[in-house]
Amino acid sequence: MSSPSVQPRPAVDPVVLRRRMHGEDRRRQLLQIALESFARKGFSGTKTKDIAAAAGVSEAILFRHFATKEDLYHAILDIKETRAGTRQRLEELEALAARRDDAALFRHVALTAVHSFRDDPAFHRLLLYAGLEGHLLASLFRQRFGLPTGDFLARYVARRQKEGAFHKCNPRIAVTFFFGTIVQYAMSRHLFGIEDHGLPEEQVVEELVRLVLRGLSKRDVPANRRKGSHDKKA
Amino acid sequence: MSSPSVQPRPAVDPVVLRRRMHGEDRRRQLLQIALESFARKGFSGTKTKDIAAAAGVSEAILFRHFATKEDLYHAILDIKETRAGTRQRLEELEALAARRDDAALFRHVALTAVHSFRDDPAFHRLLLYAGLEGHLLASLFRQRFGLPTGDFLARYVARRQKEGAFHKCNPRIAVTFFFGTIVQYAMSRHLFGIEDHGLPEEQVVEELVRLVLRGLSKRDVPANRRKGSHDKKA
DNA sequence: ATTATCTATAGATCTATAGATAATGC
DNA sequence: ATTATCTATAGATCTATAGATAATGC
Repeated sequence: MSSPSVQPRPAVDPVVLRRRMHGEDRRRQLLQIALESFARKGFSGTKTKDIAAAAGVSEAILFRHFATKEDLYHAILDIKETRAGTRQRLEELEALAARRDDAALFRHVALTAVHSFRDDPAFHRLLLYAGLEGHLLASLFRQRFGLPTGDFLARYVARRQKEGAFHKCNPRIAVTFFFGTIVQYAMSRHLFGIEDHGLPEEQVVEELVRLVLRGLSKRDVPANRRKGSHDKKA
Repeated sequence: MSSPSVQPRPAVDPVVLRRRMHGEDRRRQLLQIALESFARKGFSGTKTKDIAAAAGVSEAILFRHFATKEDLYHAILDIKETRAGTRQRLEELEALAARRDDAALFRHVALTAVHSFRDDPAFHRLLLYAGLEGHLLASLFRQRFGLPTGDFLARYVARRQKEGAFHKCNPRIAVTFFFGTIVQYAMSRHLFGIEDHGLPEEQVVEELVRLVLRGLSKRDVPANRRKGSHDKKA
């Protein structure tokens, strides 16, 4: 009675009845939770206590897997860094480029970007925080993903200009023109939840791509070629 | 000797020789420093100690002016909130709209936005942090500044479509198309220091506006109307 | 036997306050 | 006389560690 520290079984939450996890599983879980928290509140807005609590373990466990809070962050970067399968993506683009299917090419790039935001908003929030906080993830991602795609598109635009299909203009600016509008739309919608149009995403992207191509192309872009199989001249 | 607290003059930094400030001045200074720090490191990344140190005063002074750290943030919002002189800006746009000078109108909006980022990057970083951290500043700014301009442009686009000058398309999407590319460019350049083009800002904006207008307009946009006096057919 | 886990706590840092002091304005 | 300022410190919170304990796999 007088010794409150002699409670041999400290009331292990009887409802959830937590089990031990294998080290690897726990590690993955902690990383996932940390990612979500960093994405929501930023690095310094996230407390190790919250991460541990969300995983249902003590902080000691967290620090057993990751010696410091910084390590958590780096581990997340490592995961995300290895993902971006750039090579394969560029090959798909090459195929569309070879056929000079401007609309399909730009639509493909645009949808890839927008879907990336839709499917993994946490990562893109993290990326934005990283950019603001000056962490390397941001520039790293840009180098691995943004630049290759940007370079590819700039070369394509230049080629189409030589072929007389596109108006003359700085190809780099053309890429900013295209990518800017797409990325900004994806950010507004998926990171900040802004719903200006009340239209399905694919439709907005389709329209944006059409507007972009009309800005770039010499000959007029068909007014409505949506939903491939329903082509008028099919 | 045995009483270490009897050091009557605690070595007041003899080089800088700080002076007392009037309450109002100190308050303004602290706000400015806090703004910059919040903009650089976010709210939770900023420590009251750093703010006080940057101002050259003790933390007690900081908390005398602002009871809590949150209060600092709110005070910043109050300042910035009252700034956006929307009404006057919209009247300038009305004038250009009345003359149906598409290029001048869009260029004006674009330059206003880009210059806002250029002249006050700290504020826009703060705004971005606010958006991520879910503070109200972000939605507030959008309501006060973004929405009115957006609505205005959407109405203008709709009008120009009726007049047969612009292609048919969802006017909201047209605004996203235009604003997206401009804002994204301004953000990359002024918040993240990305310099893709190596061109003067005004020139990039000019090109972007031309591309946007070619996307929207029915009749072809003049290839090069930069620097008015140097027109080819002049 | 191995190892995932806990409790307890150290030590640093952070926000905020109390009470004393000294510079300024009148 | 007023008030801007300081020192010192409380109390909370936060990162990280030490050492003990109990669940698992063999």
